[in-house]
Amino acid sequence: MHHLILENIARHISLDQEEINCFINCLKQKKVSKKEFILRGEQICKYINFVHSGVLRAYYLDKEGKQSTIMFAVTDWWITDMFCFINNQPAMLTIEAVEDSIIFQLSKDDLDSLYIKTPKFERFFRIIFQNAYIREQLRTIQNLSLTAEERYHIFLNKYPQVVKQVTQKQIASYLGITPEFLSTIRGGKNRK
Amino acid sequence: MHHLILENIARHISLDQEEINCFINCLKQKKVSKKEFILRGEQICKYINFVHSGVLRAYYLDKEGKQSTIMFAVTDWWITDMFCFINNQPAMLTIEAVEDSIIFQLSKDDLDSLYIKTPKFERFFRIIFQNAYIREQLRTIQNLSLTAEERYHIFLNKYPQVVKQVTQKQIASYLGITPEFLSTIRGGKNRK
DNA sequence: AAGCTTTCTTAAACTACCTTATTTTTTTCA
DNA sequence: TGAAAAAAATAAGGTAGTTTAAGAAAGCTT
Repeated sequence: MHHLILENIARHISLDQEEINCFINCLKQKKVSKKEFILRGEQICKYINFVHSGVLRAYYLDKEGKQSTIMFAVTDWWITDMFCFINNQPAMLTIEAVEDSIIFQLSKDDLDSLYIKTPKFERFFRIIFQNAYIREQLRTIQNLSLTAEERYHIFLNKYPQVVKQVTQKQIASYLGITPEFLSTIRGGKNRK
Repeated sequence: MHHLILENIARHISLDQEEINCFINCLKQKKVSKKEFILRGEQICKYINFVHSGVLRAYYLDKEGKQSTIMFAVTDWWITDMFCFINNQPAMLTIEAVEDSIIFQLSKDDLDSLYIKTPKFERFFRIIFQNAYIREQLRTIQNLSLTAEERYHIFLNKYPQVVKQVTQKQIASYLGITPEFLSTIRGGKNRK
């Protein structure tokens, strides 16, 4: 059951059996049904979540009710409201299952102990954050310099499996455009 | 001379004297004049840079010659083309001094050795990347959900010292709008 | 201080993208 | 399976932000 998350970790650091056991003891497995929330409203964000199967989506909800999708997380991804997780603050983001999913949750307290007891996890999350930062920075470049249509095609190429699992409305909110406009972008091109 | 960078590091980890010496030996001090480039074109990005004094700016330059400013770095900030630094690839970003500046450069090789010799640096950069990721993600939310005018005012509040040191054109390219439109935003409001 | 270059301002015409509304298609779940 | 709900398509009219252009102001260089 833990093979996916252990492989994910083994991609960057090597743990011995005791470290593996200690790590696994920190994990809470959770089943989430489609449309169920694992974080919402002003809740404190207690966990960082690894997606074992399914798809989750994190989005910001503004006062007018408009959603801006921050990220989709499919199998093998980590997802949380990072700011609120790190600072133990009420969440800014909502995290919702797009499909029935199985996740492993790691609490802030357990992660802090892990950093002390097994400093290799500092390295692991250093690499995870480094990659997350690079991805997010690339997204900023694209948001600043490309049109919606260009961003859409990049999204299609970069996350082909996500495209199959989420609605057009959700993709639009990731691209920062309305579903109507995404529809015209798509309609204009490859009609089948 | 190294007090600023050492304080920057001491904010997250404690080093003993030997570790400090070892770290300082890795640093290359460099003076950069206004408008001088520390990274451009297809150059390999060899260094991560700490700004001791002055201001640097990193931007993406597209085929049409349009600049998109990724970040400004003032005193006490770290700046590099992270993707290319990590992967030893030709740079996507240009980094230019906005004012005469003094920086400390740490090479990829030295950083990799530091991670091994003094694993506390894994923790240090884990925290640096974590914060960078959170900042960049917040910027994405704002790019997706706010108007240019709202983003401009947030920028003013968040980086008041940067505002004084860079041109309006550079701020516009950070916000993802034209200098002309920034001018009308500013003109509309607080005329003095 | 003069001249050159770059930045800033203003304004009019233009475009990418939004809003609102209606219809069609797909999904949900009793 | 069939009714209700949600998502997608289409279209008309509107707005935030762009483009182009030209003049005014500020920053560099000699």
